[in-house]
Amino acid sequence: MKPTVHDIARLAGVSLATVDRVLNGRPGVRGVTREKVERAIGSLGYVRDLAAANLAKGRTYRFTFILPCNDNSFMIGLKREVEAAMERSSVERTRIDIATVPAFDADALVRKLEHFLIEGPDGVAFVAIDEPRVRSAAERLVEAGIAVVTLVSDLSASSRQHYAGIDNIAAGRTAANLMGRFLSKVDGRVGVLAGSMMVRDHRERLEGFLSVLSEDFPQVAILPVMEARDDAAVTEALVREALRRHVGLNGIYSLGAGNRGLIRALREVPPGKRPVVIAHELTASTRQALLDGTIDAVLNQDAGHEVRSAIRVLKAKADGLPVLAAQERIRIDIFLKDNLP
Amino acid sequence: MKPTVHDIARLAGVSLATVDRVLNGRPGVRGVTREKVERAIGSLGYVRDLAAANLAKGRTYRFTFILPCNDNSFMIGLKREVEAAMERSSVERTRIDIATVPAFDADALVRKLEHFLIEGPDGVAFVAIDEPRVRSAAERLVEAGIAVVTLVSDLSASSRQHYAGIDNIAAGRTAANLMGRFLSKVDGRVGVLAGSMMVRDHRERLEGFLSVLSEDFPQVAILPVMEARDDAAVTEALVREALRRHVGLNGIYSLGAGNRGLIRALREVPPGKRPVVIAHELTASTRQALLDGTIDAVLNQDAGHEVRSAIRVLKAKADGLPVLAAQERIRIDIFLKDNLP
DNA sequence: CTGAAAGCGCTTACAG
DNA sequence: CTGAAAGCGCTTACAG
Repeated sequence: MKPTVHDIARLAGVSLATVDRVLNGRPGVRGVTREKVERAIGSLGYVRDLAAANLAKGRTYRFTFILPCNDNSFMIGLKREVEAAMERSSVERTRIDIATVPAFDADALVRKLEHFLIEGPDGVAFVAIDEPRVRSAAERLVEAGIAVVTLVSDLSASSRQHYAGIDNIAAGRTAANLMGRFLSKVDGRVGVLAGSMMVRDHRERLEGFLSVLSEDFPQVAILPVMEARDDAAVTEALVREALRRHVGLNGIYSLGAGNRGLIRALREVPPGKRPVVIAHELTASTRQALLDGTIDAVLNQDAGHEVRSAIRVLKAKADGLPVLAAQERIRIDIFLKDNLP
Repeated sequence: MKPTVHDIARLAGVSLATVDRVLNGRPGVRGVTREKVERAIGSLGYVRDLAAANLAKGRTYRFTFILPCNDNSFMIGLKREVEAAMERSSVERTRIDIATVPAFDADALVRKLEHFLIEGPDGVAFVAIDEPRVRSAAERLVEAGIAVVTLVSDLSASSRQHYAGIDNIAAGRTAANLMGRFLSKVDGRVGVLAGSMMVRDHRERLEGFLSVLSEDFPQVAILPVMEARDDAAVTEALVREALRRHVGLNGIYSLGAGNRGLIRALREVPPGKRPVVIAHELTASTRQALLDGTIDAVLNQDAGHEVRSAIRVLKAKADGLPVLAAQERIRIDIFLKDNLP
């Protein structure tokens, strides 16, 4: 039988209340008493039953997700996953709230973070904007004992406790590897389509992509990056223009959102003449484009996994428990038309 | 406040014991009484607190993993993941045991399954051999109220409750897609290396591989399948022989284990002349081969995910709870040298 | 600084 | 067929 608080109390010759004080590091216990109890705990190999403790405390975990009110499919899907988690949460003594902020607005994000510093949930997960004042707001939350997890886009490591998202440099490198190999003409020209170089995930994907292309496929020429602000109409115009001007455009890497515009522009090109296309995020439109051959490969991050992982990590942090790194690593999915889920 | 058994008892005008009987479908309650209680449960929107119930029952879940005593890296890794889960399990009111059986031995597997039919754990996870007597043994376990999950290699759907493993047909299709695209010579010749056509996962990978190659890359010739029984020495000999005889061998798909032998044979070929190689399972040796360019892509199933998923599903089944399909889907990882974890 | 008692939400003998 | 009481492992006022 696993030892319980009763066993500790008996062995140490104290009451349950005192055992509890020591176990939870609460004040008001003499040094000698504390030591007696700690010795008993050690010799019994006691591990506390968290479920019983939470039952007694009537504890419910409160976590908040701060999401940008962006209308692209990925962010919509992310929000839906958080909502699905909210529905399941009541069963698990967890309460999840969603707060939204304008996209790409660091000030608004900082204000929200400061708001939750006051409100004091057990943990906060948010899509980061990697700026100093955001970092410092995150640090203040951590100092206040609130668990902080970045979601999808990271802050520099020091200022949060965990990042639930993919390694975007590796994603860009992977895209380059596939692009280099898929290009039948070894001396191809490749265009890169980005949302904004202001966001860290886009910057990192570009960085990874460029470094592998130049290392392993030096014969491939890279055109100037097109910044389309994740907007479908802008994307469409840019791609159409690029296809027109660069007759030998053999490849396109779309590292941001706004793929609907990309796909529309590509559909105007005769099938035999289409470039190799690698894009990010599996959505209804990229899935369809994979199936009909408009897009060759899609790199994806699973929003559901990211959300569930963020919650598991927030809970572990709230309990002071270690996280299982291998379980919480968010993987880069590579989808071809043959392994679609 | 969430309603509790006390609320039900008060509203229905009965005792806690009676509420409990109804809640757990135990006999010995008059129809009228039962209905009163059920009406109260419904109108209150009661959902039971599983943690509290398990605490009161002193319940601990008992799950058994039946693993083949195979010495390939993948199976060794799988076992290690189960052992890691065993160590964590005491905290979670779960007890996990490992039983081993000789590899590829259906009789031994059936005997083990029958053994656990008697012993009666809450759930059993096992690496299946897809034969009728195995299926019927699995069915008897399910009928006895024991949760049954297949791991890594499946049984036909009817006879188990869940499969924790990848879609092997999709894996083979994905390998073919990559192979077809990576082959620079469109009229290449491709060799296939399998463990044994007796196991379902190998058969399915081959099936998927062949169908995509013939659909999408009809110009690629496929040599007769080499069965190497997942043995490194046999594999090495077969590959060396194939490379010697088929001077124009441009690609190899290794769909089983025994990749160490494959890699040894490949290393004898001058780098510029090596075929495109796609293999399964990320191990120390395939990882190294990816990095030095001996292997071009590795399809992988994450043994840790499979084990954790199997446990979550066994627990859900034991509690009569639904499983989150999206969470439990085991994905096919595609590793290139640029996205290694 | 320390302890006795009640309680979290559920289940389980036991008595009737 | 039904209920009162004790208990699972822990925590929390409250009293001293």
